[in-house]
Amino acid sequence: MPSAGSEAQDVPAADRRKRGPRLVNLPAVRRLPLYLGALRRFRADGCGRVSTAELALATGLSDPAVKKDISMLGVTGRARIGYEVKSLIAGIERYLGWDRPRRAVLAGVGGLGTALLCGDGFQPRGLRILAAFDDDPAVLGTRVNGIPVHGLGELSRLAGKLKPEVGVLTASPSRVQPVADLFVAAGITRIWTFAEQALSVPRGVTVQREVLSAGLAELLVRSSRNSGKNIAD
Amino acid sequence: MPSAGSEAQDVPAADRRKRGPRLVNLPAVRRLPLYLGALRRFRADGCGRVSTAELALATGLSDPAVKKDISMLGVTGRARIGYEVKSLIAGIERYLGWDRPRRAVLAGVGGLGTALLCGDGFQPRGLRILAAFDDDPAVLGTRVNGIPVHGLGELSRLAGKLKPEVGVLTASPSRVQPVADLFVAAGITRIWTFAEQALSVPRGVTVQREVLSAGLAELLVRSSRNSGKNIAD
DNA sequence: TAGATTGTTAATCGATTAACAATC
DNA sequence: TAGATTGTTAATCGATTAACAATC
Repeated sequence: MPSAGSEAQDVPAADRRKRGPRLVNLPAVRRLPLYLGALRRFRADGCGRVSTAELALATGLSDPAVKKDISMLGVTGRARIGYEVKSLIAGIERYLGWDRPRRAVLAGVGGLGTALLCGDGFQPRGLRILAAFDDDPAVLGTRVNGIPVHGLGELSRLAGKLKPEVGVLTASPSRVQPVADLFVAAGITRIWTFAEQALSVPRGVTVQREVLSAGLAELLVRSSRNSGKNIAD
Repeated sequence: MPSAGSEAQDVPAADRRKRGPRLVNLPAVRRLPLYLGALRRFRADGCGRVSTAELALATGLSDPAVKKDISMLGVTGRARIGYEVKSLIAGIERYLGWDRPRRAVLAGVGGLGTALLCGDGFQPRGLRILAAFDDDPAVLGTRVNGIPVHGLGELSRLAGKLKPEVGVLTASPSRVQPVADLFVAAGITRIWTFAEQALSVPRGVTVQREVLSAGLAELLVRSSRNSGKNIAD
């Protein structure tokens, strides 16, 4: 199992204070894709309007949470009527910048990297993958879902042409830091990494860690809280 | 791209109140795998002791956070000396229940499911995958990393023998709810799902959603907060 | 109108951070 | 001892929830 999940690489407290108070509610941002998924399904079903109560039901979230989250989008609804599905979709896509997908590359065309490339889920989620990189002769020179796989050594050369903003890092543990360094050298300023380990990157590069094992830890702890001694009441 | 990431399926507010105040710090639980990964690397390097400052550096977290998180494990260190790497590893594994891996099955042997099965990361993270399930003739009857792939129709029959506690759900969107129903019918009480959509399950079944696109949303919002108008000071 | 839904404001709750006393 | 590190307690911070006024 690759070690991925979902922790922002730590921003030390001191740095955050320098930037002043937090401007965005990140847990709310993380919920937006859930709304978006539900809304796209509503739209596919020919449903033109939704209430916050319906969205809460569809996403498994609470009604007040839905209201609060929508309020940050600047999309307005109408009392007694609800929201236009189309406006909400547009509002979320705009807020996340998913309406204008960013140029991206992926490094590490193993099992996870291949699975991500094949899913066709990047484009509707804000990323346009222009190329993949891996030195493994099994994939080097091939195409995965139409995306060419180059050697890692070609990254810096191709970066001049591709101008990627985002790097998806699905390399194996030992190559994670070297690949991160290649990303930085290629001018990439946003790294989405599926490795457990922390990355060392210069200031100005944003790292998002996807730590799958964190979800596994949470699942086991949440479930044993119930089966344990403290049954409700 | 499969739609995975990391949201606990919502526990409605009312239900949570019935259970009284929250007993565990879930964000802290989610950080434990990061410590564990760093500690295992320390151990592999022959390092017998660590301080919280070293752990903070290795994981990219803050020193007070490390102290607070360790305090919930019941592992004690020694002033001026630090903690024994071995004790911390044992403490985290015990806290998470990863020292006694749970019987599990996986349904949906597509790109993501295969990647998870091949990684050999389940066992050291609390899960023992006994079997996989998928109706796709391309994988049905084969073995992935030594794990047999059965038809979904055999799940309930095999469950009597395998007695799985945990179900990993990597099926494609349209099969997610049906597979969840099969899991529940098979007596599975903990579901780790990689689908964006909410699952409908009876009370007593714990669902952990891994929503990868949430991480993507967070990455883009966090990074544009810096490149936008509000540059620090 | 009456009633349902939006959308905001205030209250609660929980996590993180900072500070510091205890310990080796 | 002096100094560094643990480990806890208090203060701060931020997110969630609840309540309700505004609106259609």
